[in-house]
Amino acid sequence: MDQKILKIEEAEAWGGIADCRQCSLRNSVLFAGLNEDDFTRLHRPVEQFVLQPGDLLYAAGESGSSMFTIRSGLIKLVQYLPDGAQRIVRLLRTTDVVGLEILLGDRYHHDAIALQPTELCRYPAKAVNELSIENPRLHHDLMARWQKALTDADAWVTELSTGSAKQRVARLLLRLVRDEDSSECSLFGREDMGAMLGITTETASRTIADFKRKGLIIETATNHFICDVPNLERLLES
Amino acid sequence: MDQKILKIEEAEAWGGIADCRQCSLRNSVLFAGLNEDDFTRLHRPVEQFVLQPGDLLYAAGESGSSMFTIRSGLIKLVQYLPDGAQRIVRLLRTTDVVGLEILLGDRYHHDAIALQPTELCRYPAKAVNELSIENPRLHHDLMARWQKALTDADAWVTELSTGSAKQRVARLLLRLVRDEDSSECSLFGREDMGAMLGITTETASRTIADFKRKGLIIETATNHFICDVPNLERLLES
DNA sequence: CGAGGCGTTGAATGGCCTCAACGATGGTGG
DNA sequence: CCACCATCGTTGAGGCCATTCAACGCCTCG
Repeated sequence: MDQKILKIEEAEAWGGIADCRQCSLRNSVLFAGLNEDDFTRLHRPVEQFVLQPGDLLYAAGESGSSMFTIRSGLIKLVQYLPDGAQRIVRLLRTTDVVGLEILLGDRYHHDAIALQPTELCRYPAKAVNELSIENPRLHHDLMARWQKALTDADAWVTELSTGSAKQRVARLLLRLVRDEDSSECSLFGREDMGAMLGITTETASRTIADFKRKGLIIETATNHFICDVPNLERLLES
Repeated sequence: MDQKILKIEEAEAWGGIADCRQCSLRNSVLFAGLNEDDFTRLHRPVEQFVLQPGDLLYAAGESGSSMFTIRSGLIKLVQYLPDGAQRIVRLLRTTDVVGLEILLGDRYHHDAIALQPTELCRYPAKAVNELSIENPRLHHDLMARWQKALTDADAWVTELSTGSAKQRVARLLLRLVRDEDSSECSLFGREDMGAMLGITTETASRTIADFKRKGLIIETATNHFICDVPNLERLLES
């Protein structure tokens, strides 16, 4: 229940200074709309580093000045209730921006924790703010990021917080294979699954075990599954 | 279960053309950052109108070019699952913007339905888009609106979709009185409550009835309650 | 007055949670 | 190298809580 989360040492995760102009993700990333001039105005360099599963990127309530873009991997955003209950409210993956709220001068709203080995770029929110005022493309892209986060959040409510445990697990699996666009997907620890779906770890475990027995999913490696998409969808019609 | 929702006739809801410069909400509204010049560039006039409870402002999937600001009242955003299940994902009230997604050229993402008599202003997204590029204040305000919606959506997951039915109802009540900042609040039909909390109408009804018997809430008029805030909060600690 | 919508309540079922035990796995230190 | 321990997934038993299906009273409205 209580996870030992270690705040990463900057030093050990350090991966160097990024050259955004050469970035392989250049076209899908927030900085897609920047030109040569703009980059020179990112006074502080963009840093690149790696998180291991379980590593904490930042904690809820922390003040900070950095935003992040995910190059690869997977990050969970966790929120806590006063009574200690926790809930995962979103998953972020390649090309997603982490920490948008910093743009508005807020503190971080969630715990951001890596679920897989994750490569990130860090850059100062202040620079994004300034650039966005003059660069219409960046301005537009920012709004699009926010809207995407909002759409994800809404889907989280309707798909992953509604219906029976079986349905929620099925929807989670279908969601994951859709992102991968193949019928394979990699899953999480059962505790994380529970925190995503609003069910207990035991129920998550039982449901997955049940799906395995029924052949709805086939485990090819630890927490790596092939999904029987049509039959999972059939589960949702009833 | 199936509600008969009538799309309002523009004509009967018509309330006139708004003069934003004279607006009593001027300082809290999206257009707070506009100046005289800007207003002249809102080529199409801002229209003002009223919805009655149950009226549909727009439907999910509709294409449109208008955004709305709520002058008074209450709007629910409803999303549907393929199997027909519905879930209310957000509530919008005074000064909130409805239909932000239109700014990005999307179709409307939800059904937007009035829960109370609601006064609205309608304006074209295109104009907002153009103005936001040149007006930094509007630019900033837009981001702030999106962030607020996102924060609300996250809270919806952690507060209203987590824990027992009793806890969810208690959190909903506390949320409502916080918005009113007095210990009074007005509630909704039991079916809407269920759709907000991911529980059945019967459970919603039973829980409210139970709270009434225990004196945690006192009904002053139909669906209007005074809440015993401290004891409701105590419910959440366990 | 009758019809329909809505809130309430009852009884029974079933699904999820709680508490508990056990096996498998992987890392650590003797 | 292996015994040991911690962590994680799984499974079982029992109980509670939410759902389901049903009935009934109240109210508004035609």
